[in-house]
Amino acid sequence: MSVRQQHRSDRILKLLLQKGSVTVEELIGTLGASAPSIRRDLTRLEARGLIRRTHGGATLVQELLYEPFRYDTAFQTREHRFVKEKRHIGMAAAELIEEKETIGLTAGTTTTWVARSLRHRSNITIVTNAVNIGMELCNMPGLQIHLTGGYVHWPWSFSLIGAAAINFLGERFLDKLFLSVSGIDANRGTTTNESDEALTFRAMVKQAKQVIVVADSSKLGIVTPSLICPIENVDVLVTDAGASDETAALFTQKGIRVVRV
Amino acid sequence: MSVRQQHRSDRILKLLLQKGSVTVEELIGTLGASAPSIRRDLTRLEARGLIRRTHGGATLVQELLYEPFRYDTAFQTREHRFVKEKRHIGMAAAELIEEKETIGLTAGTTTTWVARSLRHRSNITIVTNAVNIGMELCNMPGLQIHLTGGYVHWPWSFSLIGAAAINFLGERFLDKLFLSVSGIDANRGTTTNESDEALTFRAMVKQAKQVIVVADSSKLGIVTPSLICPIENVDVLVTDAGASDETAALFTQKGIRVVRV
DNA sequence: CACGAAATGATCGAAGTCGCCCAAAACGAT
DNA sequence: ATCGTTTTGGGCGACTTCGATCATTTCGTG
Repeated sequence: MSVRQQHRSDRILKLLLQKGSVTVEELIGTLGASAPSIRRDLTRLEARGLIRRTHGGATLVQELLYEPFRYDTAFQTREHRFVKEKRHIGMAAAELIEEKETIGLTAGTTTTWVARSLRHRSNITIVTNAVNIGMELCNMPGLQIHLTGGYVHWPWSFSLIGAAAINFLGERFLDKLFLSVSGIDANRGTTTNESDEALTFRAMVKQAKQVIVVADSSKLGIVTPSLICPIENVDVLVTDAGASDETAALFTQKGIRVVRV
Repeated sequence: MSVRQQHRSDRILKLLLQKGSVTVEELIGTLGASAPSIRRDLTRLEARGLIRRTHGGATLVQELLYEPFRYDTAFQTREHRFVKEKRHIGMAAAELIEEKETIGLTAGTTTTWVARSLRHRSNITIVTNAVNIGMELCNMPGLQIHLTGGYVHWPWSFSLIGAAAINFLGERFLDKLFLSVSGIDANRGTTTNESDEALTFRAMVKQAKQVIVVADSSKLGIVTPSLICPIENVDVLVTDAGASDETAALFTQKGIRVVRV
């Protein structure tokens, strides 16, 4: 009868985001639903990993407090494959970063995990061409976020590319660049699928003192259409334990420090 | 029944933007179509990512995700009181836009609603310095999204500002600019709170053939610290019905077309 | 340690909603 | 005007949601 057909679960989440914790009674009063219904919602939300239940109520999962928003639900999430690996890679990569550094993050799912691992850090300047990374980090007090500008490369990613992005990068220098790739091959170098994106990434490579490729093991030995940079430009490769010793050796022989997590 | 050839889906979207959420029954009554047809439209719209279905109705795609984080209570209640107005203003403003135009959107809550009213449009180029707008629109197939670049102005907005933003705008021309302000006064012009943001906004104003200020009625007659542009630069003011005739007249006398919704 | 109050989870019936099938209507093109 | 395609609407079966009840568990208290 009421206009409030907005998913009750969403309203619960919203209240939770505001208050931090709620009681079932509170929810019954606020949402005008019966106790069993509320409990059902709570159960579902807990199953989705968004809240933690308590006796008589629920609290927000700590992690969610820091996450500006989760677009996995709103926007269609692209790949659930290798999430665990990407997260580990992101954490390991983030540990390479020190205070007062200026680091670059290209657009990409793995670099997004690097970004997430930086939320609690401080005194770090971040330059990125990824809209989503800018969005996720822009409320973090210890970080200075710079976006490159450019146009959004639909529909593949949140990548800002084009002349404007490259212009921007011309006046900006990076201590470390974290590079997301579609493929990295010991002979052919790093590659992506789209040539304009490759150009933008290449511009970031040019400005960086150190280039760190973050790529799950499925990307190793892969070559895709557009060259980002030759293998000689790469200093470090962070990948997951799925990479075999032989594969790793191929890169080590080229003078690349390989980190497997 | 429906003599109007405006596609039903568009009318549904319009209703949704007006009310925030609708029920199937409501739509049946308003549009004079049968339940199955409505459901079909709803399904299609959801597939396009424009709405979210609920049992018995539909809601806008959730803005819930990053709004609630500004839980400064004073700020939030203030924002919430004008949400409906902002939605209406956003819709009215979006109707001023035609195909093939290049439009600018400054960062701001009201311009964010303009952006949301554009999600289903096509052949429109959008230039914005708002990270959240870029994020919300970057998956929409009919829109070309350009971000200005710059650094994020923490913590109050998603505004990209600074020299890079201004540089970017120097080579970019806009048919129409939608300007979000903290205050607009018939004598003092348009103002915001932060001087660097004002500079960036001013750069957008300079590049625009037509400047359209979107501001709920609480902003009228308000002057805040930093000047964006003098009142002579403003061509249209879109505001809500809360603006009195006398207030509106002040702006009309300056040659501004005032739209009240 | 035990008791009582409260919360929880499970089940069930009722009400409403959804999706699908198919027939009818509208539209466009030849 | 006729055909084929697309859109529409009614009906039916299946499903989801919701609220009430009841047995069980949990927590606070004496």
